[in-house]
Amino acid sequence: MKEQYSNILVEFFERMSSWENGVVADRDISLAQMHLLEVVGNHGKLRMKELSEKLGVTTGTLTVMVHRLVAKEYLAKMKDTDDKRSYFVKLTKAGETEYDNHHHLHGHLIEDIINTLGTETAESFFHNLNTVQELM
Amino acid sequence: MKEQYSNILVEFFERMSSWENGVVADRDISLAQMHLLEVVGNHGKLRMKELSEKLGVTTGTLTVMVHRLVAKEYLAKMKDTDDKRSYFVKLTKAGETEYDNHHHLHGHLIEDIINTLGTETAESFFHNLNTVQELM
DNA sequence: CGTACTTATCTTGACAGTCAAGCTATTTCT
DNA sequence: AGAAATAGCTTGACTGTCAAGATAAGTACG
Repeated sequence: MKEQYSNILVEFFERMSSWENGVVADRDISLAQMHLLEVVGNHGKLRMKELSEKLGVTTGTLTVMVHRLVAKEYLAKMKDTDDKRSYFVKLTKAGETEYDNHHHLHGHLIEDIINTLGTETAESFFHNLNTVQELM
Repeated sequence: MKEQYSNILVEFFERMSSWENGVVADRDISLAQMHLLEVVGNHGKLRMKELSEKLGVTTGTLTVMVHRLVAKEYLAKMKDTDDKRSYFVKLTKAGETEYDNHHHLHGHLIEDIINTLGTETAESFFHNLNTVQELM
């Protein structure tokens, strides 16, 4: 039984992984890049350092990723006038479009889940999901 | 609320991602490699083609990954005597040790979840997790 | 049987993501 | 002012990934 739960968990993770990869593959963008856009979209505007911490990557990694997204015109990078070592990153219009788009797909998925489980069950499911997340 | 569920789902995915990366980082192995070992461990012995399908990667990708794991002596690759184009891959003793080890960590996590949610709730949680997985 | 098609795998070339280590420019602390 | 800390960048190395093309072996069909 513990065995079975373990499999369900792993299977869930993989499905979600490929779901995310799938919805992103149609756009001209990778999952890691979409994730970056998501974090920036959720926070409005942030420094490279802050962003690297939220993404869990080094600033060196981030420098390159941001470059690519700036080249694709999904991101804008501006100097911070207060701290001259620092930069701010934010979404461009095109970046926001990508962000909204992805957001909608998540919304649809959530709707499907609610419709399938029912409002009550969905409520407790997400509650438990949140609890479990904190255990990891 | 749909918004909130969406965030929980994404947050869960990221936590699990970094949990998996974390438990694997101590070993001399990547997450993708551990995943490969897991699939081989679950199936005993399989052909390159079968494995590539289960992992969702091309055979070209797999060739390289398997090479590295053979070099690390976690995997063994043997010719199929029936179909001479084909190979079988299976875990070595060391590979099994890694597999078991990882398996135990999953087991502990599941125990934590059961202890935190309670048997009943855990039961329905995993049931729902499985249902949701099928929607993706 | 022999030719053509299919299948299993490998190789190569190109790129993204990743880190560690080391560098520069700035800021902060004493 | 000088030293230490911080933000970001660059480089070098490695993994994961694919597409395209090559090879070798199995299969189907006349």
